[in-house]
Amino acid sequence: METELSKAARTRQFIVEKTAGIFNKKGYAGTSLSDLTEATGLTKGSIYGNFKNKEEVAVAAFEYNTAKVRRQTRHLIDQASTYHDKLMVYAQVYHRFNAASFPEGGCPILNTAVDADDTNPVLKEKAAQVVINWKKRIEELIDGGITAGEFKTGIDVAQTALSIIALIEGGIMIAKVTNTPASLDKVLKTVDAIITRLKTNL
Amino acid sequence: METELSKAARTRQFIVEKTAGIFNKKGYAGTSLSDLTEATGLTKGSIYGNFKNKEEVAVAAFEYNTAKVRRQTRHLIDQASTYHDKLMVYAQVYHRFNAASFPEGGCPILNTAVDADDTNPVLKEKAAQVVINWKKRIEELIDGGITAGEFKTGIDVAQTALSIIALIEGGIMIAKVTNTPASLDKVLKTVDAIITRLKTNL
DNA sequence: ATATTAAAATACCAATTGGTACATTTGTGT
DNA sequence: ACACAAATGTACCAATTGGTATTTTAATAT
Repeated sequence: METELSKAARTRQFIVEKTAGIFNKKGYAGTSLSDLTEATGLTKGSIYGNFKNKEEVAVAAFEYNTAKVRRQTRHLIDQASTYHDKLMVYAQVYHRFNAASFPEGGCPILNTAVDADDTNPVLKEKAAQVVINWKKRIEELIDGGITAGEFKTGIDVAQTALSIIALIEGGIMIAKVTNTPASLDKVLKTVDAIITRLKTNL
Repeated sequence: METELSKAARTRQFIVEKTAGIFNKKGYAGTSLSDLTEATGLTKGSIYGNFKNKEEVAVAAFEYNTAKVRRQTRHLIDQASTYHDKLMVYAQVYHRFNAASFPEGGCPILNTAVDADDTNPVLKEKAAQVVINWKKRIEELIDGGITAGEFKTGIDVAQTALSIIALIEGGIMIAKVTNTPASLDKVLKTVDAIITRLKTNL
């Protein structure tokens, strides 16, 4: 029989929820199965009944973490009226990356990209896809702003999109490692300046 | 007797040279003692005769990796005549971060900061200090440019320094995870634009 | 050449790793 | 209430983990 969510699916969800923060903080190699059993109160048998192996849990955890950020972002972008404000949502979302709505351990894209790029092809590819999609969404917003007449023409759209992402991710890295949230604020002011400059001819 | 470099010091150096790339690629938790013995051809006994524990090797490896980048950077900055060119050295050094002169596994600051910030306070602090010093050096160059009349006044020096670092590190992350070196090139063009804009009043 | 010291290898340790076969419990449709 | 399937727990596995005490080897000063 098909209920709202099968027991198995609910346990899967439960495991992911409880361990997503651990993978995000400790990385793939740094997270052990005992971390997972400890966090969930379940046994290895139960976890391996719902997931093929540790990697599959890590992938699900990454998807859970990124979905969390994406959900908020999408909602705020829909609410914003100008393309300037829509683009600035990214700065705002990551600005409060210590909030409860943000994944424990910081930006999952940054963490997973750096953690996996030389060690785990599956996770690397997942992180790469999220970056590529993020870039695409920014480019669409810039193009939208150009079409709407809000932004000037002749913008290097790809360069702008990549630079916004780089500033946000680099800023998070700096702020976290030096324990200075203000550093991220300063970097996000540059994001604002870049977006604002899309309007003028300076 | 005191020779050029004691046997112990040479072995220490040898171990660090052979393992620096491994720590940079796999991270602290992901690098095992057998990785170290395999890479050096030495035994655990020998490694633990020269280092207190795994952490001490990792710290030495991080310092080795960052010194490598710092050496080149300093040299190129000394050669550059204008402050614009001096600042652009950072973009150039990290531009060719696939070169033999660059640490295996990418930027050690980014890797160690993200790897250690939730797991290893000693490595985290080391990475933080490198970021703080880097920021300081950029700020000094901007201040120098202002004093020399090359740059305008009224610049938010800290914001500019942090943004340059964030762009470079974020750009490296994007380029590596998506396998597109061109992405870093585009981001570095924004670094160039930021530095160039320090001169004009636009 | 020899005594002494420094360095490296050997052989071991308990604990933990990721993973699995199988038994047991829990949920569910009839 | 009962049968069946799904989910979870138990008990185990070989391999590896970081680390150390002790022996062996290599270097060095006299």
